[in-house]
Amino acid sequence: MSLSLPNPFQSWFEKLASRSTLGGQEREAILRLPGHATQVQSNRDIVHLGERVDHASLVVSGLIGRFGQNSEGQRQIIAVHIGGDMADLHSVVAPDAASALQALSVTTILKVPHSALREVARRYPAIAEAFWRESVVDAAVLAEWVVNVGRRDARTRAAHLLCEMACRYEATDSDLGLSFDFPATQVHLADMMALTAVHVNRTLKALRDDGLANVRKRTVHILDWNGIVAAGEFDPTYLQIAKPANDNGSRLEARPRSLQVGST
Amino acid sequence: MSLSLPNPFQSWFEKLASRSTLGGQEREAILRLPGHATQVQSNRDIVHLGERVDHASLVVSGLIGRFGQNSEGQRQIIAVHIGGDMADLHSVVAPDAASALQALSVTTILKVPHSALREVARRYPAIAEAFWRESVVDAAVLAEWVVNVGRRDARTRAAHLLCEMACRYEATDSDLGLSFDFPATQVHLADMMALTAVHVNRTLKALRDDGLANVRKRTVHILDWNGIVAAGEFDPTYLQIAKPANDNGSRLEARPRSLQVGST
DNA sequence: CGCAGGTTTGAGAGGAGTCAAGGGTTGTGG
DNA sequence: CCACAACCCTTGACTCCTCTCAAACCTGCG
Repeated sequence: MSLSLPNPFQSWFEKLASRSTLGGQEREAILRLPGHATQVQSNRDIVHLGERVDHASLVVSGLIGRFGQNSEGQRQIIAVHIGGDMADLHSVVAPDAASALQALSVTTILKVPHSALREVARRYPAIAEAFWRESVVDAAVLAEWVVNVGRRDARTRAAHLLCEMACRYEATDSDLGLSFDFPATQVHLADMMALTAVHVNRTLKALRDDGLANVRKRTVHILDWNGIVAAGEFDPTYLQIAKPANDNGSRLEARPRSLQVGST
Repeated sequence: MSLSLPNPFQSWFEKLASRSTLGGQEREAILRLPGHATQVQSNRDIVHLGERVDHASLVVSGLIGRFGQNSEGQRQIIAVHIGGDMADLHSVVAPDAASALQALSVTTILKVPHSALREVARRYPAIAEAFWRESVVDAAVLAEWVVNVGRRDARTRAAHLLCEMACRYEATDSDLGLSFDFPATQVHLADMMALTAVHVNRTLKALRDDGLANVRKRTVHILDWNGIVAAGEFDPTYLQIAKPANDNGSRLEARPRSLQVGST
């Protein structure tokens, strides 16, 4: 499993360590985890609905989505995962997949055996707690998605999603705050926002015409960070992204930070 | 903390043990947890938004909801918890409340110190894993709510919610499968389903007129279990409710069970 | 070159929201 | 024991946001 990319366990560890206190031993244990690299094509299942898995999937590059669906086959993306995310850490304690995991673009994942994850969790209680905490943060994101889908109109919903993704990409690389590759089609976006693809298209056009964000060719350019934060009623605290210690910010002033949305 | 009700830790333990393997020692540890009983009136916060808590809330009786909101103050109930649920076990690893917890009716809770929960989790790895698993099941319910709110129309949404609550109440008491006290107002239901109270009213009337369920005076009577399961596209597997060992069922044939919704 | 998948735009339909008013229930206090 | 108030439920009429259906138009690739 030699990869040209930096060790994906490294970026995963950094995310864990940003929320939990992990020492050198824990770090070594995470970095030495085994993993089997696999490439998956767009719209291919990584985990089928109902499948029992014995490994979790660490995203190396690309984008994957977790899908639920109603019985008419209408799909709903419940969560998305970008590079550095362990997409289904929860499968360690709930191996029967209640929803499908699918690549939204060509994606490279690292399959990490549950046995190895369970092993490090057992040996290092701090890791066990960190894993639990990651599941809790994932749940907080889910909760925000319930609000997003339930109580915001299409424009606000789209703006909120773009803000969330901007913050998440920036957390992995501070250059990516305002411009990032987000390889989801408008159909995928529709499934994330619980809209139709047609309406997604109109909504993105509106955001573009208003000079807030340009979403084209699977790349997102945030044009007006403060504007889109306001349009999306976005408050990033739920993401639990720690600010970097040296908060010199990214190159642009408009970098996502723990700004408080005017809670009028 | 002497209560006339059966030890609420007992029913919580049973829920934990139905999903995780816990032995006699773990059982004793859970049953001996400390707790401070409190009664809360309707529409009163149990945990305020942003508050840092040092205890989790075990519901003894009543109904509580977790609230998110958009910046216009429109509220969205993200999750509800009934007797026997630990409403915010996740706060043990994420003590800064990202959403408010509020009583939907007069409710009795038991405040359980994080320190005590952390203690038993540290001493008994099986309990630590069980706690993690509970958080994961809560997340699975959240995921289903995303689908419910995002991809189902009002009627289906209402039917699905009633099915979920029927299953959850029945899991605590097998008599409660088809008729249970659900002390939420139509405004609360609206906040759960991301509808307006007016539309909730019309939707419940439709379910009543169709002979599926009667929701009146904060009591739910399921009139046609198979019918409402179909109307709600309901598949209970996400709830991870284990079937009782002696599956003699409840008194009525229409008892909720792991029936598969016709997935046409 | 032609196809498949993705994006864009238009026109009409419909489900849920909004606004408004009235009726029912419960609890409290005179 | 009645009266009132607060809260909740119910219904109607109209509006509007999003969906549906449809048709082009890109664009990358075999």
